[in-house]
Amino acid sequence: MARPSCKKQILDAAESIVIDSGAAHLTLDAVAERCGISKGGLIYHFPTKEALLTGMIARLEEKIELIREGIRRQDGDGMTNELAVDIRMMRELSPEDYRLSAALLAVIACQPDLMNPFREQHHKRFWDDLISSRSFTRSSILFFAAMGLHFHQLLNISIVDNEQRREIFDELLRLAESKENLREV
Amino acid sequence: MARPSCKKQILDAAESIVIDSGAAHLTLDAVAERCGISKGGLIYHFPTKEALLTGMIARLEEKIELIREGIRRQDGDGMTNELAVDIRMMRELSPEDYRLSAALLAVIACQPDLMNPFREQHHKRFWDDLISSRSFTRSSILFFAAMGLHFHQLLNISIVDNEQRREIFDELLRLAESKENLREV
DNA sequence: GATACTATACCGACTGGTCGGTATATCCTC
DNA sequence: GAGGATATACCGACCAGTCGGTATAGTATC
Repeated sequence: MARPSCKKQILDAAESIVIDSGAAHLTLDAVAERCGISKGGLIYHFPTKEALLTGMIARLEEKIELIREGIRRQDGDGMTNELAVDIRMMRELSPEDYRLSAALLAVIACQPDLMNPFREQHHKRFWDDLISSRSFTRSSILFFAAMGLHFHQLLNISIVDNEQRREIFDELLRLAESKENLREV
Repeated sequence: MARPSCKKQILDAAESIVIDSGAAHLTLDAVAERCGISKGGLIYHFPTKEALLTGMIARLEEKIELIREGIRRQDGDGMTNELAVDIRMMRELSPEDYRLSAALLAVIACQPDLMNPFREQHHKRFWDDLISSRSFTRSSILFFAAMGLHFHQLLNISIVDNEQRREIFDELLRLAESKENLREV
């Protein structure tokens, strides 16, 4: 009874628990029940809760990388504007896929030290993308605005509807892509 | 043996647990131990865990209101630019007081429905402050940039140091306060 | 019969919460 | 001002249930 999609379903269940009930209710029993599997079956795929958490983070990172690559391919490979790629990635990630980021909430709530590798990579990318740019401060503003919008939705304190979010992301992208405008912000 | 600061100490302990170990480790036993009180004593002040969580949120809201009022008073009461007040408030809130926002993480992780009143108020203020402005999209960008920066620190994925954060907040404030620039961003 | 997977039963630690009791300070009465 | 009543603040043992994790017996497929 090989079910290759089983891990996917488990991770889906874990995410939806985090989104719906909060990371404190992310328990092995709850995950098993939500995806109609026994606890033993769950443990077979993820031997520990830590494994489940790292699995959630890994999937988020995979998805992020996938989206980024898609954007780069679609862009052709002119001189890439990594800030613009970041912003488009976050636009893609919401609202359909923002649940993936529940992984962050889960890890931060259950085992914050698991964030370290993620943070380091995040840090490195941010540095590569922004610190080198002539207009660090203003690029940062665009970056954090996209992040802020994304987190708002993730933390379920979103105050803008889909249309407005789209509008804001589009404007962010426009600003990130036009170097002229950026300098004059 | 009246100790009026006892509730404060309990809330401090709760926050530091959330920051240090994650919201999943925010247990009544842990809080009691961290602030050197018995579990019974803790329960005396906060009869349920829900009461503790709402107490954390309430303190956050109080602090926010306090800072906002301070800013408004200091500003004189010319026509207030609420967006600028928001941004200055978040600048004040970090890095010294950002731990207060751990209340958000705790509630979102443990009992997300307790966020509803907070979200509504947040929503209302955002609407009052920004939706009416002629440049909604660009004001939103500044607002979410400040939020994004704040959440980054709260979620402990901060990628900028204090000096850079200051720099970014200052620039945000400058943009929020100069209406000319805002329109031309 | 090896591999991949599932179900069930169980364990000890920990969870939120209750409960009976203690110590101190304040107030009222005579 | 002695004696009692009341309220506040706190303690720590205890309870029923949940937690992550283990152990084991079983099933389906190759």
